[in-house]
Amino acid sequence: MTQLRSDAMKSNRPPTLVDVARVAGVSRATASRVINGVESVDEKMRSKVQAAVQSTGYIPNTVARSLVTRKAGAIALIISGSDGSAEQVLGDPFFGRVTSGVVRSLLPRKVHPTLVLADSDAARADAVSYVRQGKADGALLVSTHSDDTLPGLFVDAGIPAVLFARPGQDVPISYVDLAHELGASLAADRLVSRGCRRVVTIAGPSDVPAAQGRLNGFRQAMARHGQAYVPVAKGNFTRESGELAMTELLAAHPDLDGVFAANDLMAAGALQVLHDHHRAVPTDVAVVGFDDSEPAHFTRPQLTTVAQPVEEMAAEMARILLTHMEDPTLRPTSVIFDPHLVPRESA
Amino acid sequence: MTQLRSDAMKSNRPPTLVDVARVAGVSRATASRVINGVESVDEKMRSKVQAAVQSTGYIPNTVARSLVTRKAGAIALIISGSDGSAEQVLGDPFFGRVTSGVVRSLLPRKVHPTLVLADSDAARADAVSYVRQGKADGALLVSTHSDDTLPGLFVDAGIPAVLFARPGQDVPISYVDLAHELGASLAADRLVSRGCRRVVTIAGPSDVPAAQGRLNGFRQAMARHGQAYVPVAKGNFTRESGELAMTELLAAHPDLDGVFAANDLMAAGALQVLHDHHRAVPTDVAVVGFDDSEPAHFTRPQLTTVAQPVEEMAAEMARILLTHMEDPTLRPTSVIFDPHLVPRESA
DNA sequence: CTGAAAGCGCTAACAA
DNA sequence: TTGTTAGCGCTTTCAG
Repeated sequence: MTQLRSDAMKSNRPPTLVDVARVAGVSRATASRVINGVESVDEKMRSKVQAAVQSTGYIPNTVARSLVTRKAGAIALIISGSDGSAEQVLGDPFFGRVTSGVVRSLLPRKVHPTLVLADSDAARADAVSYVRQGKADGALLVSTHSDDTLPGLFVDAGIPAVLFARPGQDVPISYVDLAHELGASLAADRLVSRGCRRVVTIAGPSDVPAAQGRLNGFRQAMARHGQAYVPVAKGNFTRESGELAMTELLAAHPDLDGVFAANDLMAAGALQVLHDHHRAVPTDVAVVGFDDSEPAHFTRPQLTTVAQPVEEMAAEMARILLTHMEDPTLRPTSVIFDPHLVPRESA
Repeated sequence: MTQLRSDAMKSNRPPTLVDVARVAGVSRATASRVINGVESVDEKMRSKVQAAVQSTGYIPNTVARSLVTRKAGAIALIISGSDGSAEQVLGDPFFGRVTSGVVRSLLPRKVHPTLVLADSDAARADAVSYVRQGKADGALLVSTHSDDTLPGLFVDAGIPAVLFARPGQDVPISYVDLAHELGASLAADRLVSRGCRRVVTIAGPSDVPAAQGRLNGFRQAMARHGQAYVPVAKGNFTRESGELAMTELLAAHPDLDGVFAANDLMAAGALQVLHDHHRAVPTDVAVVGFDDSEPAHFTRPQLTTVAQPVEEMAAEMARILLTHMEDPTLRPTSVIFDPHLVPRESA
């Protein structure tokens, strides 16, 4: 290497703190203080340093900073799920909304989320070690299935983490979630107020807490309305499973006049089957979905559904993580959001 | 999985290379060599070090490593667009597919993309400085509008970057893209082979290169088929604009029998309007969309459309970036992918 | 093939 | 308030 003693032009290497200090005629420490906004610096030196920063085009090397502060100034956004499911999750607009909320909430702090997939045991181990390596100070966890081991791994490792949705297992960890029961009761109220008397429901997988909550909430609300028994068919949140479930329910209960599906995709499938069976929606049968996702806009008739404030939930999740990163002694918290009904055509 | 910490009484701090070296009875240098897979290490020392890594539970501190190697081992996935548009982009499943492809392609190398939004001038500056700080070795750029300044900024800064879609401005930068003209000609062929003789098209914004390509390609293909003139209405890729455009075209050309829309959303809008005007699809009017996005599945009739291999394109984009990061002297390359027709019901 | 030593760029005691 | 002095944990010449 050539010697870069002369400060006339050292264009090759990006300027470092020593360059700034030398140009400003102060010590590295003082330069550092100014750059980090430490109050107790003389105003004259401060402006000299700031000028030097300008003239040198100095950009702090966050890697070096991280090494000593032991803070990465970064967080991981982890998508967890069963083997190979991450692709599916990413393709779901729902995840995009989560990301959007997270990013928006992080923006003012200038921290950016790093996407880590954890849809296999190897990937899960990788995710944990990713954080352990010091590449992130905390983790945001979006997982699909309830027997996910990741929350436990993070708790054990003492890494700040917040979940989107209540953990399936009993783990002391912070999370945001939706009042699924309340959402389901909104759907029930709607159906009943339309005059539906023989209502059925298409539930999600019973190992998914959200699906559980929606089913329970719906049953309880219908019971309050006087319908003690609600026939259930189980789906797995796909459109096809919704079609299957609807077909089944129609066969067993030909006189049904209302359907609550635990998500929009299944509701869309139900709509299709009802159409094929020449049941007019909403006059013969009313249908309510859940999530207010894309498909809800594209069904005919358009789907009445229960919406969750995904972006706000995600933003809150990020906010919680930030506070827990600042003060790791904080106890786990949870914030539950209220859903609301989006009345469209199907009910 | 339950790995107890070794008896050696080092504090609660995670083990470092010196710990490994001490346990293995070698120097830090040798330990480092083994950990980094340097060949020229005696087999005996190698295994001693490996054993020490096991027993200490050592995890390399990538931050320290980065400081000396000057490589972050990370890349940024930058979403650029007009002010505030990033939210929209993230909500689009299309972006999820891009992410999915990127992540999948990066997985074997254990690098994870960091999401950076650049939907304002401030955010764009932030994005550049993010990379300059050394937090990422390169950037993947997904931008919506063609007059994006970000590609230029990266080129000027000498930062390896690859775009999804050809740059709107003339910038020497690598990119992946779709053969939009070819895709449009696929649509034209389909329409013509169905017997359509009076074909119209709903184009996208003329400042978007992809929209340009689709329009040009469609015109040329129709010309080859003998229809010299193709009436055009311009939309902005939204469903509403598709409805507007279709209404307009229907008024001006009541006898039209085929429509090519530059994306699915506009095609869905067109379908709606045709339905309202009691034109049967595909018997009276055939409709072809573009993108094979979610909505294409939910229209009735289901939309015949042109699909692009988004995940593969994204994966290739990541691959290109990786090679350019390894060898920064490489010239910009581009890879153009072929679309294919997805025949469904509407044409 | 191995080890000693010199930093990478920065912050944080501790003095002055 | 400022400067001096140590490192953070790791890689990498350079001798041996």
